[in-house]
Amino acid sequence: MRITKLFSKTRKDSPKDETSKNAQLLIKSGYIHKELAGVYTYLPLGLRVINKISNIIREEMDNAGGQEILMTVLQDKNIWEKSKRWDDNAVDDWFKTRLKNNTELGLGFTHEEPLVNLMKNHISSYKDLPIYPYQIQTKFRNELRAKSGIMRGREFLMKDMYSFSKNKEEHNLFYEKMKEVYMSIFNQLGLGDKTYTTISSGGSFSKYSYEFQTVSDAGEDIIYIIDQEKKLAINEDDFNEETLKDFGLNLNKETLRSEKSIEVGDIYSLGYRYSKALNLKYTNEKGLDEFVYMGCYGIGISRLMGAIVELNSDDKGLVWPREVSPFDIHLISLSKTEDYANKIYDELVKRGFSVLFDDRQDTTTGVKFNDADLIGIPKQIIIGEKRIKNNEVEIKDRKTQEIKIISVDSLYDLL
RNA sequence: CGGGGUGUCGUAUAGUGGUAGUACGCUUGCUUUGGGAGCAUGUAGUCCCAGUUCGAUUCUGGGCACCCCGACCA
Repeated sequence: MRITKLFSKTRKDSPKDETSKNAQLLIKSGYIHKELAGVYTYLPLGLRVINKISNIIREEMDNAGGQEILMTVLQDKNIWEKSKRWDDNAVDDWFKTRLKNNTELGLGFTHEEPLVNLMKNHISSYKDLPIYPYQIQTKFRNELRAKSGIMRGREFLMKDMYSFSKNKEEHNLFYEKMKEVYMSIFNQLGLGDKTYTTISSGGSFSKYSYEFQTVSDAGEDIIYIIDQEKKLAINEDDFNEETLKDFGLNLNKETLRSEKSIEVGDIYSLGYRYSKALNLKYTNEKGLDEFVYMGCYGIGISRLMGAIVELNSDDKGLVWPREVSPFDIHLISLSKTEDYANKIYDELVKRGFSVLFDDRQDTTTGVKFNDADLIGIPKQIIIGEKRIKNNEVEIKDRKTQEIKIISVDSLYDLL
């Protein structure tokens, strides 16, 4: 992608109506646009990051046996009435709308009920189980107050997987496996060191659930870190004698500490709550009907992007981990190097690298360097007049600002 | 949802009951080009509706939007 063709622009000033670091930096550098409070558009650079994160999650879900689907945003009131969740007293942050004929509809804030209803068409025998459908989709939640930039929006991108198992034992095996799958995802996203598997209440479904909490001052939750090695924590709300006893945990008062954190994912055992409400049954080996045992597994993709920004930036701008960077390389052509830079750009693209190419010839060096640091792609290749005459280029590491001078020939091998 | 605050070119801001200014951006031209370069040139704005007034961007009322604190956050 050539910067002269990229429609998004960087700014010198941060927007006055954002206080969160993630929104300030992402708007300043042209990754997102604020449409309304808590509602953001993803511009070309931002969408590339979203897609990188989505693909890492998608691969892990597929490896764990997931099958990707895409459900509807518009939802049928009748299905939700069966589980008693349509009532505003049950769910108060739901956007609802109407058909022309006045029929009420919901805008998807989660998808247990419609999916269970759908699965009645596909689950009838024990041979059909277990199954793990998931989707990556925009969710809508009518938050009373949007805040924290893209980390708490009224409209956000989420991966939600649902497990359908024959019984609790089969469910538990998968549930335990998902804890590891989730940590693997956060490791790949560069958040592994700061992310804790966190014991939390299970809502109305089970006594406990697990959240995945990434330590950051930008977070809205507080966790107590129980075991640094095992990356285990307990949510402040559930930090008590009973929880410790239930999990057989002994407190080490010397290492115990509390931290602010961002909830980047959660997994719940739903049990029979929805299969009973909507009558989702299968026939077992003995020919008898049984209810399906369920779980659900969420990750906020847009929130993850915000969390990654909160943890990876400096006074010059964004510093993307390689795995989620919108491009592999930021190629900068300084003055009078257009021909050389064009050749190198073509060669890099031919070799399969994704490259953001600053091909502006009417822009001063300082602007290009500052924009590159602001945009935050991990590797910068700088083509300068003096160096290129010696057949050399510079490779700069965005994070360390360290510059290496190498020959053009060795460039492709080094990368 | 309770409390507080703010709305001025694309962005960040100043100011005023009587011609709305600055910086950045953008246009055009020239000079520049290794850390947001210089000179010149042009461009563009008072959130919406109503009221008071000879005259409202300014005052009053209503609306809408945005921000902050709290509550809420299957």
